[in-house]
Amino acid sequence: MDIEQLKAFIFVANTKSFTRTAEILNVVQSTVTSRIQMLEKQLGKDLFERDKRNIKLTESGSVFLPYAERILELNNEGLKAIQLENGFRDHLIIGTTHALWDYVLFESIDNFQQTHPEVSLTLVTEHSDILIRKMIDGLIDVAIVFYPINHANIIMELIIEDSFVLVADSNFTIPDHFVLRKDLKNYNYIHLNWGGTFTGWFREVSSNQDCHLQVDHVSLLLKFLKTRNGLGFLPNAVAKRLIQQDEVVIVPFHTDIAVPKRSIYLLKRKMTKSMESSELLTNVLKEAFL
DNA sequence: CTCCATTCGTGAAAGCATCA
DNA sequence: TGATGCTTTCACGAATGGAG
Repeated sequence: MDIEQLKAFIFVANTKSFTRTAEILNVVQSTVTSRIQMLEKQLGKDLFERDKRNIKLTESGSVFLPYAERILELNNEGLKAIQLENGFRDHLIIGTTHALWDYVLFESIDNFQQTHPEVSLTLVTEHSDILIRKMIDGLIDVAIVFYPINHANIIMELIIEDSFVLVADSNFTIPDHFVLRKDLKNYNYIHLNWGGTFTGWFREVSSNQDCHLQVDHVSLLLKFLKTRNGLGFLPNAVAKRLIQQDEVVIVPFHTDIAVPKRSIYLLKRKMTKSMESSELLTNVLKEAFL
Protein backbone atom coordinates (compact mmCIF):
# COMPACT_ATOMS: atom_id res chain seq x y z
CA MET A 1 0.00 0.00 0.00
CA ASP A 2 1.45 3.36 -0.94
CA ILE A 3 0.48 7.01 -0.80
CA GLU A 4 -0.32 7.18 -4.53
CA GLN A 5 -2.77 4.28 -4.21
CA LEU A 6 -4.43 5.97 -1.24
CA LYS A 7 -4.66 9.27 -3.10
CA ALA A 8 -6.26 7.49 -6.06
CA PHE A 9 -8.73 5.80 -3.72
CA ILE A 10 -9.68 9.06 -1.96
CA PHE A 11 -10.11 10.95 -5.23
CA VAL A 12 -12.20 8.20 -6.84
CA ALA A 13 -14.34 8.08 -3.69
CA ASN A 14 -14.87 11.86 -3.86
CA THR A 15 -15.26 12.31 -7.63
CA LYS A 16 -17.03 8.98 -8.32
CA SER A 17 -14.96 8.84 -11.50
CA PHE A 18 -11.76 7.05 -12.49
CA THR A 19 -11.31 9.41 -15.42
CA ARG A 20 -11.73 12.57 -13.36
CA THR A 21 -9.29 11.20 -10.79
CA ALA A 22 -6.74 10.50 -13.51
CA GLU A 23 -7.04 14.10 -14.71
CA ILE A 24 -6.56 15.44 -11.18
CA LEU A 25 -3.57 13.20 -10.47
CA ASN A 26 -2.05 13.75 -13.93
CA VAL A 27 -1.89 10.06 -14.84
CA VAL A 28 -3.74 8.04 -17.45
CA GLN A 29 -6.97 6.48 -16.35
CA SER A 30 -5.70 2.91 -16.45
CA THR A 31 -3.10 3.85 -13.87
CA VAL A 32 -5.93 4.79 -11.53
CA THR A 33 -7.60 1.47 -12.26
CA SER A 34 -4.46 -0.47 -11.48
CA ARG A 35 -3.79 1.51 -8.31
CA ILE A 36 -7.29 0.79 -7.05
CA GLN A 37 -6.98 -2.87 -8.07
CA MET A 38 -3.68 -3.19 -6.23
CA LEU A 39 -5.22 -1.66 -3.13
CA GLU A 40 -8.23 -3.98 -3.34
CA LYS A 41 -5.92 -6.97 -3.82
CA GLN A 42 -3.81 -6.01 -0.81
CA LEU A 43 -6.87 -5.39 1.38
CA GLY A 44 -8.60 -8.51 0.11
CA LYS A 45 -11.83 -6.52 -0.30
CA ASP A 46 -13.50 -4.59 -3.10
CA LEU A 47 -13.49 -0.88 -2.33
CA PHE A 48 -15.89 0.14 -5.11
CA GLU A 49 -19.01 -1.35 -6.60
CA ARG A 50 -18.76 -0.91 -10.36
CA ASP A 51 -21.71 -1.19 -12.63
CA LYS A 52 -21.12 -0.38 -16.26
CA ARG A 53 -21.86 3.30 -15.83
CA ASN A 54 -21.40 4.28 -12.21
CA ILE A 55 -19.21 3.45 -9.28
CA LYS A 56 -19.88 3.75 -5.56
CA LEU A 57 -18.06 2.86 -2.38
CA THR A 58 -18.67 -0.60 -0.98
CA GLU A 59 -19.21 -0.97 2.75
CA SER A 60 -15.51 -1.88 3.06
CA GLY A 61 -14.64 1.20 1.00
CA SER A 62 -16.70 3.43 3.31
CA VAL A 63 -15.01 1.93 6.36
CA PHE A 64 -11.55 2.34 4.83
CA LEU A 65 -12.00 5.92 3.52
CA PRO A 66 -11.52 7.83 6.81
CA TYR A 67 -8.42 5.73 7.56
CA ALA A 68 -7.00 6.47 4.12
CA GLU A 69 -7.61 10.20 4.65
CA ARG A 70 -5.92 10.03 8.03
CA ILE A 71 -2.90 8.21 6.59
CA LEU A 72 -2.56 10.89 3.94
CA GLU A 73 -2.91 13.62 6.52
CA LEU A 74 -0.27 12.00 8.75
CA ASN A 75 2.03 11.74 5.75
CA ASN A 76 1.59 15.47 5.07
CA GLU A 77 2.11 16.32 8.72
CA GLY A 78 5.28 14.25 8.71
CA LEU A 79 6.58 16.13 5.70
CA LYS A 80 5.67 19.38 7.37
CA ALA A 81 7.40 18.35 10.61
CA ILE A 82 10.61 17.82 8.66
CA GLN A 83 10.25 21.29 7.14
CA LEU A 84 9.89 22.70 10.66
CA GLU A 85 13.18 21.25 11.81
CA ASN A 86 14.83 24.57 11.03
CA GLY A 87 13.29 26.15 14.14
CA PHE A 88 9.96 27.61 13.03
CA ARG A 89 7.00 26.83 15.24
CA ASP A 90 4.60 26.34 12.34
CA HIS A 91 4.60 26.21 8.58
CA LEU A 92 1.53 27.20 6.60
CA ILE A 93 0.88 26.97 2.88
CA ILE A 94 -1.50 29.64 1.58
CA GLY A 95 -2.92 29.94 -1.90
CA THR A 96 -4.87 32.52 -3.83
CA THR A 97 -4.97 34.19 -7.23
CA HIS A 98 -2.48 36.64 -8.72
CA ALA A 99 -4.78 39.63 -8.42
CA LEU A 100 -5.59 39.03 -4.77
CA TRP A 101 -1.94 38.51 -3.80
CA ASP A 102 -0.79 41.61 -5.64
CA TYR A 103 -3.58 44.03 -4.87
CA VAL A 104 -5.34 42.85 -1.70
CA LEU A 105 -3.25 40.54 0.46
CA PHE A 106 0.36 41.48 -0.10
CA GLU A 107 0.68 44.01 2.76
CA SER A 108 -1.28 41.86 5.20
CA ILE A 109 0.96 38.85 4.60
CA ASP A 110 4.04 41.02 4.81
CA ASN A 111 2.88 42.46 8.16
CA PHE A 112 1.86 39.04 9.46
CA GLN A 113 5.33 37.64 8.96
CA GLN A 114 6.97 40.61 10.60
CA THR A 115 4.75 40.24 13.68
CA HIS A 116 4.91 36.41 13.67
CA PRO A 117 8.49 35.45 12.77
CA GLU A 118 7.94 32.01 14.30
CA VAL A 119 5.60 31.03 11.45
CA SER A 120 7.10 30.18 8.08
CA LEU A 121 4.86 30.63 5.05
CA THR A 122 4.72 29.25 1.53
CA LEU A 123 2.61 31.36 -0.83
CA VAL A 124 1.01 29.63 -3.81
CA THR A 125 -0.51 31.41 -6.81
CA GLU A 126 -3.10 29.49 -8.84
CA HIS A 127 -6.61 29.75 -10.24
CA SER A 128 -9.43 28.91 -7.81
CA ASP A 129 -10.21 25.46 -9.23
CA ILE A 130 -6.60 24.32 -8.93
CA LEU A 131 -6.34 25.74 -5.41
CA ILE A 132 -9.46 23.81 -4.41
CA ARG A 133 -7.98 20.60 -5.80
CA LYS A 134 -4.78 21.22 -3.86
CA MET A 135 -6.79 21.90 -0.71
CA ILE A 136 -8.63 18.58 -1.08
CA ASP A 137 -5.31 16.91 -1.73
CA GLY A 138 -3.95 18.32 1.53
CA LEU A 139 -1.25 20.31 -0.26
CA ILE A 140 -2.51 23.72 0.91
CA ASP A 141 -3.60 24.79 4.41
CA VAL A 142 -5.46 28.00 3.64
CA ALA A 143 -6.88 29.31 0.36
CA ILE A 144 -8.92 32.27 -0.80
CA VAL A 145 -11.00 31.34 -3.82
CA PHE A 146 -14.02 32.38 -5.85
CA TYR A 147 -15.99 29.13 -5.72
CA PRO A 148 -17.69 27.45 -2.76
CA ILE A 149 -16.76 23.91 -1.83
CA ASN A 150 -18.29 21.29 0.42
CA HIS A 151 -15.71 18.88 1.79
CA ALA A 152 -15.48 17.06 5.11
CA ASN A 153 -11.89 18.15 5.76
CA ILE A 154 -12.27 21.79 4.74
CA ILE A 155 -13.89 24.66 6.62
CA MET A 156 -15.39 27.25 4.25
CA GLU A 157 -16.25 30.82 5.14
CA LEU A 158 -17.75 33.53 2.93
CA ILE A 159 -15.49 36.58 3.26
CA ILE A 160 -17.33 39.12 1.12
CA GLU A 161 -19.75 39.50 -1.75
CA ASP A 162 -17.59 41.47 -4.10
CA SER A 163 -18.70 43.34 -7.20
CA PHE A 164 -17.06 45.07 -10.16
CA VAL A 165 -16.36 48.72 -10.90
CA LEU A 166 -15.29 50.51 -14.04
CA VAL A 167 -11.91 52.17 -13.56
CA ALA A 168 -9.39 54.28 -15.43
CA ASP A 169 -5.88 55.52 -14.83
CA SER A 170 -5.67 58.28 -12.20
CA ASN A 171 -4.84 60.84 -14.92
CA PHE A 172 -8.09 60.07 -16.73
CA THR A 173 -10.54 62.97 -16.98
CA ILE A 174 -13.73 61.65 -15.47
CA PRO A 175 -16.74 62.56 -17.63
CA ASP A 176 -19.58 64.53 -16.01
CA HIS A 177 -22.09 61.91 -17.10
CA PHE A 178 -22.47 58.16 -16.59
CA VAL A 179 -20.62 55.98 -19.05
CA LEU A 180 -23.18 53.68 -20.65
CA ARG A 181 -22.49 50.22 -21.99
CA LYS A 182 -22.82 51.40 -25.59
CA ASP A 183 -20.09 53.98 -24.86
CA LEU A 184 -17.46 51.45 -23.77
CA LYS A 185 -16.01 50.95 -27.23
CA ASN A 186 -15.50 54.73 -27.62
CA TYR A 187 -13.40 54.81 -24.45
CA ASN A 188 -10.60 52.37 -25.38
CA TYR A 189 -12.17 49.65 -23.28
CA ILE A 190 -9.64 46.97 -22.28
CA HIS A 191 -11.14 43.64 -21.33
CA LEU A 192 -9.97 41.34 -18.57
CA ASN A 193 -12.29 38.36 -18.24
CA TRP A 194 -12.82 37.78 -14.51
CA GLY A 195 -14.67 34.52 -15.11
CA GLY A 196 -17.72 33.21 -13.27
CA THR A 197 -20.69 35.57 -13.19
CA PHE A 198 -18.67 38.33 -14.85
CA THR A 199 -18.26 36.43 -18.12
CA GLY A 200 -21.98 36.07 -18.81
CA TRP A 201 -22.75 39.57 -17.59
CA PHE A 202 -20.15 41.19 -19.82
CA ARG A 203 -21.30 39.15 -22.80
CA GLU A 204 -24.75 40.71 -22.34
CA VAL A 205 -23.41 44.18 -21.64
CA SER A 206 -21.22 44.11 -24.73
CA SER A 207 -23.91 42.43 -26.86
CA ASN A 208 -21.40 39.68 -27.66
CA GLN A 209 -19.13 42.09 -29.49
CA ASP A 210 -15.44 41.25 -29.45
CA CYS A 211 -13.15 43.65 -27.59
CA HIS A 212 -10.31 45.39 -29.35
CA LEU A 213 -7.89 44.37 -26.61
CA GLN A 214 -8.14 41.59 -24.06
CA VAL A 215 -5.59 40.90 -21.31
CA ASP A 216 -5.28 38.16 -18.70
CA HIS A 217 -3.46 39.96 -15.92
CA VAL A 218 -4.23 43.01 -13.77
CA SER A 219 -0.74 44.49 -14.15
CA LEU A 220 -1.16 44.39 -17.92
CA LEU A 221 -4.58 45.99 -17.65
CA LEU A 222 -3.16 48.82 -15.53
CA LYS A 223 -0.39 49.47 -18.03
CA PHE A 224 -2.84 49.72 -20.89
CA LEU A 225 -5.22 51.90 -18.85
CA LYS A 226 -2.32 54.31 -18.50
CA THR A 227 -0.87 54.20 -22.02
CA ARG A 228 -4.21 54.13 -23.82
CA ASN A 229 -6.12 56.29 -21.37
CA GLY A 230 -8.65 53.46 -21.40
CA LEU A 231 -11.30 51.90 -19.20
CA GLY A 232 -11.53 48.46 -17.65
CA PHE A 233 -13.42 46.52 -15.01
CA LEU A 234 -11.84 45.55 -11.70
CA PRO A 235 -13.29 43.72 -8.71
CA ASN A 236 -14.06 46.17 -5.88
CA ALA A 237 -11.58 44.46 -3.57
CA VAL A 238 -8.76 45.00 -6.06
CA ALA A 239 -9.87 48.50 -7.10
CA LYS A 240 -10.07 49.68 -3.49
CA ARG A 241 -6.34 49.26 -2.90
CA LEU A 242 -5.40 50.77 -6.26
CA ILE A 243 -7.59 53.82 -5.56
CA GLN A 244 -5.87 54.28 -2.17
CA GLN A 245 -2.53 54.14 -3.97
CA ASP A 246 -3.79 56.72 -6.48
CA GLU A 247 -3.25 54.27 -9.34
CA VAL A 248 -6.81 54.26 -10.66
CA VAL A 249 -10.07 56.19 -10.32
CA ILE A 250 -13.63 54.91 -10.48
CA VAL A 251 -15.55 55.96 -13.59
CA PRO A 252 -19.31 56.29 -13.12
CA PHE A 253 -20.91 53.50 -15.10
CA HIS A 254 -24.60 52.92 -15.60
CA THR A 255 -26.16 49.79 -17.02
CA ASP A 256 -29.67 48.38 -17.04
CA ILE A 257 -28.17 44.91 -16.53
CA ALA A 258 -27.14 44.74 -12.88
CA VAL A 259 -23.41 44.38 -12.22
CA PRO A 260 -22.87 40.82 -10.95
CA LYS A 261 -21.74 39.85 -7.47
CA ARG A 262 -18.76 37.63 -6.92
CA SER A 263 -18.35 35.76 -3.65
CA ILE A 264 -14.90 35.35 -2.14
CA TYR A 265 -14.43 32.38 0.16
CA LEU A 266 -11.80 31.50 2.71
CA LEU A 267 -10.99 27.79 2.87
CA LYS A 268 -9.19 26.34 5.84
CA ARG A 269 -8.03 22.77 6.15
CA LYS A 270 -9.07 21.04 9.35
CA MET A 271 -5.74 20.47 11.07
CA THR A 272 -4.63 18.89 14.29
CA LYS A 273 -1.43 20.96 14.33
CA SER A 274 -0.79 24.63 13.54
CA MET A 275 -4.39 25.52 14.49
CA GLU A 276 -3.38 28.63 16.39
CA SER A 277 -1.20 30.02 13.59
CA SER A 278 -3.84 29.15 11.03
CA GLU A 279 -6.45 31.07 13.04
CA LEU A 280 -4.20 34.12 13.40
CA LEU A 281 -3.40 34.10 9.72
CA THR A 282 -6.98 33.70 8.51
CA ASN A 283 -8.09 36.62 10.69
CA VAL A 284 -5.42 38.77 9.07
CA LEU A 285 -6.47 37.64 5.61
CA LYS A 286 -10.14 38.39 6.31
CA GLU A 287 -9.32 41.86 7.64
CA ALA A 288 -7.57 42.67 4.37
CA PHE A 289 -10.96 42.60 2.64
CA LEU A 290 -12.64 45.01 5.09
C1' DC B 1 28.91 -4.13 -14.43
C1' DT B 2 25.55 -7.22 -16.48
C1' DC B 3 21.56 -9.93 -16.46
C1' DC B 4 17.00 -10.78 -15.23
C1' DA B 5 12.62 -10.37 -12.85
C1' DT B 6 9.40 -7.21 -11.19
C1' DT B 7 6.86 -3.04 -11.04
C1' DC B 8 4.70 0.77 -12.97
C1' DG B 9 2.73 3.77 -16.44
C1' DT B 10 1.17 4.26 -21.19
C1' DG B 11 -1.76 3.96 -25.38
C1' DA B 12 -4.90 1.27 -27.94
C1' DA B 13 -8.78 -1.39 -28.15
C1' DA B 14 -12.87 -3.64 -26.40
C1' DG B 15 -17.17 -3.82 -24.05
C1' DC B 16 -21.00 -1.62 -22.22
C1' DA B 17 -24.58 2.09 -21.08
C1' DT B 18 -26.70 6.37 -22.09
C1' DC B 19 -28.52 9.86 -24.91
C1' DA B 20 -30.13 12.43 -28.86
C1' DT C 1 -28.65 3.70 -34.38
C1' DG C 2 -24.54 6.24 -34.08
C1' DA C 3 -21.96 9.24 -30.97
C1' DT C 4 -20.16 9.68 -26.63
C1' DG C 5 -18.39 8.56 -22.13
C1' DC C 6 -16.58 5.34 -18.84
C1' DT C 7 -13.95 1.28 -17.08
C1' DT C 8 -11.19 -2.65 -17.97
C1' DT C 9 -7.80 -5.42 -20.34
C1' DC C 10 -3.61 -6.12 -22.71
C1' DA C 11 0.90 -5.59 -24.78
C1' DC C 12 4.76 -2.85 -24.49
C1' DG C 13 8.66 -0.03 -22.77
C1' DA C 14 11.19 2.22 -19.02
C1' DA C 15 12.81 2.15 -14.45
C1' DT C 16 14.29 -0.27 -10.47
C1' DG C 17 16.50 -3.55 -7.59
C1' DG C 18 18.64 -7.95 -6.43
C1' DA C 19 21.98 -11.61 -7.60
C1' DG C 20 26.16 -13.09 -9.38
